[in-house]
Amino acid sequence: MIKLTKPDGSVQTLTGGLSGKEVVAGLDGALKKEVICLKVDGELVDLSAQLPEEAGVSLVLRSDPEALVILRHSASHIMAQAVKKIFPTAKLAIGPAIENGFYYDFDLPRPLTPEDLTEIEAEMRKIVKEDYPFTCRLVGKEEALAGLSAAGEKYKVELVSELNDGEISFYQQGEFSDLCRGPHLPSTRYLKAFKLTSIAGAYWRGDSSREMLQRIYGTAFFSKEELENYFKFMEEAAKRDHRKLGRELDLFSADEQIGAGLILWHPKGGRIRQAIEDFWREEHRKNGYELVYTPHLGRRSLWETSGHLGFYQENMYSGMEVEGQEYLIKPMNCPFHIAIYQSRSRSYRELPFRWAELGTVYRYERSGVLHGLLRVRGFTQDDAHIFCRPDQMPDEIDRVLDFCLQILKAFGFKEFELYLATKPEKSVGAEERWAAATEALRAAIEKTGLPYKVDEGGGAFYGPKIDLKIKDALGREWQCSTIQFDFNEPERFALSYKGTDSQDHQPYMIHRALLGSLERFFGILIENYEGAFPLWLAPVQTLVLPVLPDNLEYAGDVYDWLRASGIRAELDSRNEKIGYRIREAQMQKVPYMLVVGSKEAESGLVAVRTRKEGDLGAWSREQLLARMQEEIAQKS
RNA sequence: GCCCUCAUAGCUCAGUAGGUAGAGCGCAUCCAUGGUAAGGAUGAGGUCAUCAGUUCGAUUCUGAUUGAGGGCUCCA
Repeated sequence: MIKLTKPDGSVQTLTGGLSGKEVVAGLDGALKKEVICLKVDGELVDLSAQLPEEAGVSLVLRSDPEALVILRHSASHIMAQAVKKIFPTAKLAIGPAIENGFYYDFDLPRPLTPEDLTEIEAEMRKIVKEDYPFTCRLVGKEEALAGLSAAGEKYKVELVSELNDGEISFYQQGEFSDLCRGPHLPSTRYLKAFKLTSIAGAYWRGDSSREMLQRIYGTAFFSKEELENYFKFMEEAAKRDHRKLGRELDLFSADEQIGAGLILWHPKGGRIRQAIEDFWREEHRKNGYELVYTPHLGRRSLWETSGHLGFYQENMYSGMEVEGQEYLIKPMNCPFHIAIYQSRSRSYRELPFRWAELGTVYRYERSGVLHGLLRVRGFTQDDAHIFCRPDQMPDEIDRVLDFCLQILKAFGFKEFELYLATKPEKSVGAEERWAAATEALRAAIEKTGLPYKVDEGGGAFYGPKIDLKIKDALGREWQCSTIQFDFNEPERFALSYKGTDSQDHQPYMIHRALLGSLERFFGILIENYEGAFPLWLAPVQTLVLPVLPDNLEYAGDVYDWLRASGIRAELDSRNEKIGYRIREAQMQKVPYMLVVGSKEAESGLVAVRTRKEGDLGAWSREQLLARMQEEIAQKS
């Protein structure tokens, strides 16, 4: 007996032994067309499959998220078929569905060009039109290997030889057959809306010591409309690109002469950074942190003791020699904070220490990974280290996680995703410490009530951690914050405090960064706000615009008064028409524009125009200031 | 680091089938005195990323370097 659960919740009982197609044939017309495949006892199955005698079956419709994955997976097969037709000697690697589409990796006789993509797309359209059914064929392992070897498909041979199943499934559409777990669309005709998007290099199995293959990326949807929406989303993201906005709004730049991945903060970017830093310092003071300052380099022996020369050397810049001693630029701040700890003996009465620093570090990042502000070689971490006793540890974790969320919320981020990374195979530190620390992290996460995932074995070798991701205005996720235990450095530096028993004890050490790096966080903010910063961050909070040069004196008055009131104001006294200057201010995303002409000079008022609402008419200065101060305080 | 693509004025880009370059915006000067998203005229700006090679001649062809973009690997 087969129990078929329909989308409306009704259950139909069918005799066993039917094929998927026969099940679908019994449905009414409109629904029939919507079915992509079946779910049999929770497993996705093609319509072509034979169902067992006893099973619970449900339909996977076009509108289901699983259907989109299947569509894209099938699209990658159709693309592979097209590529094989154009390049008969192409060797196939892998071709999965991914978050926003699909890709397939090929070993090809020559590099692909964008024109090739057009040709491949045309070939794909032919295949779609032919309406080939996808059929599944089970083959013994030996036979599969023999067939693939004969075809010269060396990557597929490698994949099959690692499979344990006796029977290997192949999917065929038209003349094309590919090793695949499935499931697939009923036929190629279902692929209506697709586009190949880019060509890239990719290592076979992601291993940089192995062959470099050519990857073709594409995306597919069930409707043309959804495909268009996807490209609109991509355009929207491109408009927010922080590199483009950074230049247009004169926020930052990088200079070839200075070097890749080294950022110049322009005055306007500097104002935003100051606003962020001022807020950050104030909050840290309120939350029981002390601010410390440490040097940018330290002797080789420091990095030997800390262990960085062992496990982090490939990210560190080579040293410089000073009077026979080698010095290295810091990639992290922790050894310096530890040195402060060790500057005198410590008692249990003093703990916890919460020491924070906006510490600028330099890390060697391979040239290929650099990206605007998001991946750089020199950056300032909003770093802090907490040293505490075991009995204080759970409470400290609670505090730091709450603090972290509070800070991120101030920047308008509302959605968070947490990841708890646990002990990896290779690790240092006592078992009980790992257990207690991991438990404290888990408990702290659960108290927040936020969704979280456990990344088993994903912790650093020296301790478990929480990584926190934020979602931006476009729904994209970014990782900024991290809260990490360190069982390595306290051991290596032999950190201790005197306990009540007058014995030495090892403190817990916790690294944490909330914004991550100021550069990266700035990049994320630019994209999140599309350069239209809220008033508290806006580099120019208000721009005073005299209508005519005659109004300059009164405009200067207003401008001086704003500055004296603590507002970041500027005066645009250029001899341009008012419309022109308003247009420019609007494009520079200035939140408040104050138009002052003869009328305002006489009345002592200001004509207020906001970036969002346009012309608000004449306001008194006090009224305006009150509104702005309120907006600044609200960080809205 | 690896694969692919790219580098022309401050920005966005055209162009030269090898004979040293152009537009729009921006900038400067002048005219215009203009009330909520572009007033007009004139002008200045380029060793065509850098260094080699081929050539009578290279911005154009070739190679290397640097930087940038999209990926892979890695990460704040």
